[in-house]
Amino acid sequence: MLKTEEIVQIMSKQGLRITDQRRTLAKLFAESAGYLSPKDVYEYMCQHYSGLSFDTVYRNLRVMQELGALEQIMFEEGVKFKARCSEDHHHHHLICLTCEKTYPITFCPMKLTDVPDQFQVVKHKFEVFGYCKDCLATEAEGLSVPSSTAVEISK
Amino acid sequence: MLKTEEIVQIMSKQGLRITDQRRTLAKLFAESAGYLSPKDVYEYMCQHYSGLSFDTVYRNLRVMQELGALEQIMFEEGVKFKARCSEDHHHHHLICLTCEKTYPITFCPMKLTDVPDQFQVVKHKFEVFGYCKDCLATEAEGLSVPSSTAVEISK
DNA sequence: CTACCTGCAAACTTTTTGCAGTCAA
DNA sequence: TTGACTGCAAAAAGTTTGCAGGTAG
Repeated sequence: MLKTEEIVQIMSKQGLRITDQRRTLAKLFAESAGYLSPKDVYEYMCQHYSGLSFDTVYRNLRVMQELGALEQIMFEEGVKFKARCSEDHHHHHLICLTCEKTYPITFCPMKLTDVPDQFQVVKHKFEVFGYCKDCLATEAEGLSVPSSTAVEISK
Repeated sequence: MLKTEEIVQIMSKQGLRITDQRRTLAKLFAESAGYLSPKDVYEYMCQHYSGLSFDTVYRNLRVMQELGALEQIMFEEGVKFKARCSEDHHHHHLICLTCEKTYPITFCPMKLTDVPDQFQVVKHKFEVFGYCKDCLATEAEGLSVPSSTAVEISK
C-alpha cells in the first residue's frame, strides 16, 4: 500500500495543491488497512476539521481516484476507497469480510482460463472473501468488537 | 438462464401473487441476455403499463432477488439484475462490456489458489470482462448501434 | 497575485416508506 | 372476501454543482 508521502507526491506532481485536509486524507488512507466509504472518510475527517462539508470529501476522493492514488471498489453497500497497492506487478486480493483488510494473492487465474470462441478479454476480477486470522481470533475470544476499519491517526 | 415459467413458479411457490406486471417482469428477465438496471426495467415496463411507478419496480426487483429468481450485481454504474443462472453447478462468467451478455466459464480458480495462513474462505468472485464475438462483429461493420440489452417482448 | 480549494446551499439521482384504493386467489 | 399488490406522494440517502470567499504556491 502507498505511504502518506507517496500519496502526497502523486497529488503534488499532478499539480494539486497540498492542503492540510488533503495531507490528512493521504495519511488516513496510508494507515488504513481496509476499505473506507465516503461516510467513513467524512466522519473521520470531521474529528479534525469542524466545518467540514461532505461535498469536499467527495471532490477529493474523486480527484485522488482519478489521479490513481486511490482505488475505488463497489461493494453491496456502496462505493468504497483505499490507497492504491504499491506492488507494481499484477495481483489479486483476499478480502476480510469483517475488517475489510486485504491480502495479496500472487496467483492469477487468467492464464489458465479457457476463453471461448473469439471473446476479446479486456480485464478480469478475482476476489476471495472470508475472515482473516486476526478477526477469527477476535471472534474466538468472544469479543463483540470487530477490529474497526477506522484508524487512530495523530494529526 | 431461467425461463419465464420457472421464474413465475419460484414466485408462486413462495406465496407471491402473480400479477400481470410480475409475469411481464419474469418474461423480460427470461428473455434478456444481459444485465438490467432498475431504470432499464422501469423504462421497459412503462411501455406496457402507463401509470407505472418506480417504487413498484424496486419492490418487485427486491422481492424477486430475495426469492432467488434474480441475481443482483454491482457495476461501477450501479446495481443491475438478471435472471438467476439455471445451471446448478458452480461456474463463473465472461461478461461482454458492450451488450453485458454473459457466457459461462466452467473453470474455477479457487481450487488452485493458495490461501495464506488461516484465512477462512467464505466466497469468491471471478469475472472476466471483454467483448463478445457478436459485438466485435457489429463494431467491425462500422455500425454505431451496439446490440441493446433491452429486448422486444410480445405481451 | 492568481488559480485552485473549501464551505454553503441547493439541485439531482437513486431508493425507501406510509397510505388508501385495487385485485389475485 | 381478504390480504397482498399497486400508484401516489413524500421522505431519506447518496452524490453533484454553482458560487463567493479563502489560501497554497
